[in-house]
Amino acid sequence: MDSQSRPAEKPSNGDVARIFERIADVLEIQGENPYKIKAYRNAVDTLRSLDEPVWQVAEDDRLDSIPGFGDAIRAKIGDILLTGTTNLYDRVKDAVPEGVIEILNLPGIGGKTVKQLYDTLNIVSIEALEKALDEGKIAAVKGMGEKTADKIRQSIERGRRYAAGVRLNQGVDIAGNIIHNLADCPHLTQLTVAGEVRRGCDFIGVIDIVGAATDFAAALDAFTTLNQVDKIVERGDKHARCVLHSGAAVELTLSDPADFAMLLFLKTGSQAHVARVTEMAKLTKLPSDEADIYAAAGLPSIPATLRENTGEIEAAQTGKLPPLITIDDIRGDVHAHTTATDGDFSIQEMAVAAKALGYEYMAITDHSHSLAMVGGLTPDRLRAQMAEIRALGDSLGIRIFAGSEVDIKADGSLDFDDDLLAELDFVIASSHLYNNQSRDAQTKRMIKAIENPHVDLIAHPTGRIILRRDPYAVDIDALIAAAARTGTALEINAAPARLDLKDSYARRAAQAGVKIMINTDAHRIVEYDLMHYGITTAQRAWLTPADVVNTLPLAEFEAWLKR
DNA sequence: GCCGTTTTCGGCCCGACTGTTTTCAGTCG
Repeated sequence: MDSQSRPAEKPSNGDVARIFERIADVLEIQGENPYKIKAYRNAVDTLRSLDEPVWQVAEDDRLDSIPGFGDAIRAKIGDILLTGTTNLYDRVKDAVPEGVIEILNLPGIGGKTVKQLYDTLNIVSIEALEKALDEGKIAAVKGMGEKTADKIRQSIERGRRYAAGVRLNQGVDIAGNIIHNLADCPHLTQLTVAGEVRRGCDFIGVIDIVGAATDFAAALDAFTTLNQVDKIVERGDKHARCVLHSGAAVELTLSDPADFAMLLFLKTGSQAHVARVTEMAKLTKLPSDEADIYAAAGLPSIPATLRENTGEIEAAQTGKLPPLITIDDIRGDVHAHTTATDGDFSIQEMAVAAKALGYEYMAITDHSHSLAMVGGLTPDRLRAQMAEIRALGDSLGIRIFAGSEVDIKADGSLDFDDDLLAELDFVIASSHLYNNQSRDAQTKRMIKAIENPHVDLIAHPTGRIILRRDPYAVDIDALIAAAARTGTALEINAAPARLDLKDSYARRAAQAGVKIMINTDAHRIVEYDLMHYGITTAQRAWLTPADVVNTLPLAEFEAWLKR
């Protein structure tokens, strides 16, 4: 954004967040006060999770009501809303080459390392870093060695693997944004999302959008000249693929209005699904919607989330498509945090918001004391919180379960003793620490937690953070077998960065008779809305309401807890 | 940079792990 000009439209929360993120990155490389950096990163998180436009908050003079926005950050937000930039950003944005920021964003490499590489070897890009690695220069830097060099090499490899895509929520947002920006294009009569985003994949390689157009060239021009487009990778008569400034790849494919249903079908399912259905379909006329195509193949319509050729065609042929779970089946979200640990809202606020969503019950499940960085609850603090929840009773019109997200210790024992666990209504066990054990050790450790009779649910069982961290080494089938044996539920964590269990694992778990819970792990009220990502993953896992414990009415859910 | 029943300065961000050290720095959750 040009620093001199007034922004044409109001900067979005994401625009403001990006500026603060860059400020934080540069300050980190410059070795600034870590608390200052943290303050900017906090502001980034706050902006991205705000459920209304920051310009609206500013216009209403309510910025000072947002925790973490002090004098300095409020003033900078004001500058950015007015001019599109702020002095500090202008000063720092060119202080460090772009490639250095890219290195900082590689998992496993922090500000200190980046600065040292920049200062001592003038490494300003990932390519330069790789060259220095190959020449043995990195291992020779003071304070580094062969193992550090290896770690950096792995980081680059992982970063490259992760760079080629976006998370589902990002795919949904980007597609929505592009469709919105092309809504006024007179050459397009229809426009909708297809491909991996429509199928609800956890990881999106290419964001596919399909359109019906009256003038292909003009419609593609409108697409390729959008503000967010960085470069055009490919352009044909009826399609164009672009890379956006954000790095995401987007492809727009067009057809005549009459062929749109076929295009949508072709661009939605996996290649194998589309190929098989196409071969089966005996079309005698142009399909007016996708149902016509499936009907011509002698099949009922197959939901987009199932179109992977993993048995859905056979199921459709034999009338055995599962009655997939929908968001309306969910009766409670039983994984939520409060200000007692790393959440942003009180017990009451979280409960009232859950009630407003129509839930019959919810659970407060703050972290346990081993997770020191978030101020995990000590036994005394947990008992105090439990008393607070019990005192609330049914006064808020929603059943609040007193729970805990207990950390699993290195040896598989839990962070609270059995007496305390027995006092709780609901116990989640999850692993945030000690995750780099061998596959065997990690599997044994997780199974030990599953076997604890107080544990109702294992949250985010593989620990992956999509595009950031691989799942830890664990024998998932052994965990599934243990959960089936003990009656312990496994979670589909709906946070789009997790979606853990992933679809294929959740499907195997359900087939083995394991009960699933779908939870948002909300740290803020707005995060309750992430439930639909968990539902999409559950659909991809072929789950029905009967597979998912938190579809049960309150009384039955309580009975399940006492199983 | 934020925050305040410790209120305009001085805490805040703790503990484990790793790799390079031989007493500690960097990174992460």
